[in-house]
Amino acid sequence: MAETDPLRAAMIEAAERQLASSSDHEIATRAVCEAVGVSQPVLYRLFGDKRGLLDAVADHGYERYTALKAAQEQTDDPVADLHAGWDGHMAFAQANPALYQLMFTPRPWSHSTARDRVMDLLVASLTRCAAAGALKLEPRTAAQLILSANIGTALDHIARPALFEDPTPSHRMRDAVFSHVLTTTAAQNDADPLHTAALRLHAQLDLAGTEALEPTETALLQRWLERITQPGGR
Amino acid sequence: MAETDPLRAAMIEAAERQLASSSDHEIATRAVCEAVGVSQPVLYRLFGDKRGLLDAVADHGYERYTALKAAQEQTDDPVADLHAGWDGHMAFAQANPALYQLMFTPRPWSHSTARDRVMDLLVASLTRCAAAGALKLEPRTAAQLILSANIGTALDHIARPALFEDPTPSHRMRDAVFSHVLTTTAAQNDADPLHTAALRLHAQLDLAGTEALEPTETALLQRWLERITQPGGR
DNA sequence: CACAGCTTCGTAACGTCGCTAGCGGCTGGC
DNA sequence: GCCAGCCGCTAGCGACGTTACGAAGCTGTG
Repeated sequence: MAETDPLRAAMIEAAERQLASSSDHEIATRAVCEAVGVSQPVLYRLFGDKRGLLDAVADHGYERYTALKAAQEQTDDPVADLHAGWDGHMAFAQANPALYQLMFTPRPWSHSTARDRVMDLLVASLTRCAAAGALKLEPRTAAQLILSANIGTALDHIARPALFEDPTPSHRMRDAVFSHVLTTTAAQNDADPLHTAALRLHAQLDLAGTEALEPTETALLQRWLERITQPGGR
Repeated sequence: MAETDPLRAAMIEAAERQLASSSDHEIATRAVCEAVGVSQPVLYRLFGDKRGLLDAVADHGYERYTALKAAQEQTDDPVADLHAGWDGHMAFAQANPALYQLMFTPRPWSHSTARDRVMDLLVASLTRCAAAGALKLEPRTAAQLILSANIGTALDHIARPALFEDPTPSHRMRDAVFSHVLTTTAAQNDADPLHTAALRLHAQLDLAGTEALEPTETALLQRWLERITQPGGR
């Protein structure tokens, strides 16, 4: 599934460049083909459609996204990593506004998986927090919350780029969502110890697994733990 | 400024209909003109541009937005009104997804004021909360926070409409942001009484004004109050 | 009534866009 | 050497946004 078609990669990069330097956040298939020195039918042979090209550009944007994040993350403090992740997300939006909108703004009939993969990244980061006992919600629901808030503020900042100069509004939103998702590190007001213990065990199993149980047993155990952590929902 | 050009209104409504029933969230100037029985140059004489037409559609969407909100808001409990406002915003996004994206998604070179006007509506609603002493932040910064979060979750829900069926994630985000913006109604942990008092007075002056001071004096007082409520932010 | 000036609309066209049918050349196996 | 299959190009189609230009209607003055 990891095709390394140099022509395909060249077209994606050309499309990305033209997208970044276009005033209306649009690209022309003709211009992309001219940039790499081929003609239009090859584009439709490779991507099938203009939407296919845009989807490929969005998916390629995920690589750029992970590259920006790999440069900073994964310390021994998962909560600090989470904070850095929020700021990195905002920095990515500031650096590539057009690509960001392509990745995170809803497009009809889009088959891009960029957003889902970013979501998975966030879930992994949150699972580490849960393993440290710092998460109040399940990683997936927490990730949904954080990602929506992050995208909302990033789009607002893209619409008015002056906002990027002052990190205060972004950090305010970050603190608002995080304080609703994370356990207050200072005062450990553990209202429901069973709940938090189940979350913690679930995350530990996700991360490391166990050899003490059969895989099917582990799967069943995870489902039981989810049932313990779920009742708050609805 | 309130021109009532019936032709202009008809074209806006036709464009809105075609936008709502188009699979790719796009409209064609030719189709809009045919729908109202005129030819294309009239469109360019009335709106100057396709973007001008889209801006007009977005601004008209604000009317529809206020119409939906006027049906519920303005009780004697401003905090309850705020909660209803969030849910109404989500309902509007669910009812008109394409129009919603046109209004709230950043478009280059857009002169639409829809988002700003919605922001003003929210500021007004928040000022009422501040007058009741229920707000921890200044109305404008709180509105920025709430609106960004609201738009972020709404866009997420538009991308995956199944989310609309369960209000839990929306309410979770709502509670997260509101609890960071509103004073906890039950336990009035007033950490900075001066701060809250200044906010309260500022809001009261915004709402009712005063005849005890000259307008210039009132303006200066408001700026002093803002300086009192500001120091927390950078 | 007549006529000039202005507004207002339609006709027709231009350039560009996304997309595709059909043909020519290259490569690899026999 | 020859044939099959892949690959890219040429040329073109229909639709799009946009505009130059001429016809038609209204207004106000003589």
